[in-house]
Amino acid sequence: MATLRQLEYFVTVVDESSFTKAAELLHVTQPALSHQIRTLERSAGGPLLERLPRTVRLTPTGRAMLPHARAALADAERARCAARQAAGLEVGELQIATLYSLTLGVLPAALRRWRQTHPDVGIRLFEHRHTEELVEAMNAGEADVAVGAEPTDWSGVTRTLGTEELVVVVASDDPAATGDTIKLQDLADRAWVHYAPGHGLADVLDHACAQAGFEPRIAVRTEQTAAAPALAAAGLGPALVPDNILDGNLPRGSHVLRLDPPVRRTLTAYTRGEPDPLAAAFIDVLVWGEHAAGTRR
Amino acid sequence: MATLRQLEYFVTVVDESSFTKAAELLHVTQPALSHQIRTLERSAGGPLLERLPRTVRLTPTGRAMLPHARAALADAERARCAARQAAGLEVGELQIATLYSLTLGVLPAALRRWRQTHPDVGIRLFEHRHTEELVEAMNAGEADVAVGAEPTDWSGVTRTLGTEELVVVVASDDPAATGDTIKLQDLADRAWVHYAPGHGLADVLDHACAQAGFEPRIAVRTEQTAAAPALAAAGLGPALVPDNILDGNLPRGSHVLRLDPPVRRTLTAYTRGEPDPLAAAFIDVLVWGEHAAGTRR
DNA sequence: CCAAAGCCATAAGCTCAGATCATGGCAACG
DNA sequence: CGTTGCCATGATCTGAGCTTATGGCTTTGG
Repeated sequence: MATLRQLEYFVTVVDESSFTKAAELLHVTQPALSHQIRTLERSAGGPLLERLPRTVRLTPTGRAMLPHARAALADAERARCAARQAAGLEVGELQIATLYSLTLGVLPAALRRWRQTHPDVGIRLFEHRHTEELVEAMNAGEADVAVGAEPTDWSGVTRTLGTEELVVVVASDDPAATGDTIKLQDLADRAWVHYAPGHGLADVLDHACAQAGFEPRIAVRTEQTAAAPALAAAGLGPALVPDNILDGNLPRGSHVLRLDPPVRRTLTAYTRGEPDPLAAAFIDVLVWGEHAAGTRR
Repeated sequence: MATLRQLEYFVTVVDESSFTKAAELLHVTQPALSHQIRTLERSAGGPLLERLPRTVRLTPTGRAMLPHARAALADAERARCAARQAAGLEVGELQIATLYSLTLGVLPAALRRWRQTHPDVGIRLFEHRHTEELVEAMNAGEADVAVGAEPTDWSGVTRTLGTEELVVVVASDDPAATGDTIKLQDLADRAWVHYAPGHGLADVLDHACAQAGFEPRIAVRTEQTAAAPALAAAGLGPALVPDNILDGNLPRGSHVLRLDPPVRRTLTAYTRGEPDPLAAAFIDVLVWGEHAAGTRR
């Protein structure tokens, strides 16, 4: 009999079209994954996947198996959720406190994944402009778990999720819109699309420019993270934004430049005490999501 | 994540209302089963089963989980079958050659189980009166697998399934219908419900009586195995029948006596060459069924 | 054309999950 | 009250599933 683990491995390889990527997502090494798929193939009576250079594709045998494999995984998860709900362990809502920019950045992907595994758990989002505000709210008992930049002097439990990278968006016809990378000091005399005082990314931009030896002149300030790339595309000046809020949705008429050296922000999930089961599960999803995001760059 | 094994264990305990019986069916020891159910319960967040003296019952948590557990198991099996069919390994029909008495005895249970795991595989039965005939038919290429008494000088592959025990059926008002066991020689002067010459069980009865030191007088001969218990119940005399053809369906007005010492017939599955995957799978089911039948005595 | 990178498979070794055997505790039964 | 039935727990063993190391093949880029 196939194991759920094997079925999960198979489905993930199919979804990623790659053993290596699936192994990373699943937090096992590629040989372990390879071995399990092989075992599954022996049980199935033939190859499920055709190994091509740089990708894999489903065989007819694999195609026949895939929907049932997905169904088995879903039913097993439903079995667990149904039992836990009956046991009173599934609460109706997970409360998350976070920064505005993360609502646009890392959270959507994580929440998408969360919904797949916990379809019956509601989400309540508390959004804050910057880290101090977020920390205050958490200390005041606002949410189950916070997601943001690493707080200083946090007395509770923290878990590092990874880093997000900041990139520069400029208009397509901007003189700087050549090549893929740029040095921040090359934009020292530019007027920037900046963020409103107190906005979390304002500090990040100011700090990065200070490190590069200049103070940014201000073309415009916005309170909305999502507005920054659009304003940059409109030609008001360069904007520094987390690359994960772009995620393929580049404003028309804009150009993205990576910074050399890179500017990064470390992301952390933190709770006041030991996270309850739901919060812990969500943190795991966040860790997974961050890892997956990393492999796509 | 729960494993399919745990889900299977859980479902089987529910179906049998007993850890001990489920463990026997699943060919594991009771402590192993107990441990797996415990692990599943921890994942589910609470007890799935209420352990009562002499039985178990579902908790609300267990009741919530059960249908999804069944679904997951079914999906996993469908995944496997779909793949094997796509791989050309699922043929439309399994051909089984056997003895008449086994069609009434061990085969129904085995076929019931087979249908659960291979719902799409047809069964074709070839029934024979005794072993020589069965062997000839198999040598002539009749079926994929034969089930019967151990053949002599079989050049192919054999697999011992276990033994079936022969019991004596008498009428309720028969003088011998006292107690649960009897010695065969205590029935030496009785006229027996015998089987037609050439019937497989005729040899078994003759041989057993010869071992006990007498030749059975004949009250009546029947060509139908299933008729023997009924004739015995009618008072024509004792009949020697495999206990598994009774299987709880005792003819009205009859009494069953176990023999001391027991008379048994060894059952074997055999194929001409290495069994193909379907035949091998069926043999596994037979092995499983024999074990389960043994525990019900 | 060659070196490097990407990607999967295989082998050896390690660890822990899942099994067995032994035993104990509790309830029911005769 | 002793026996039987039944599940839980503990100690021990084994094999499944993992990691690390390595190899083979293809593709890519200089």
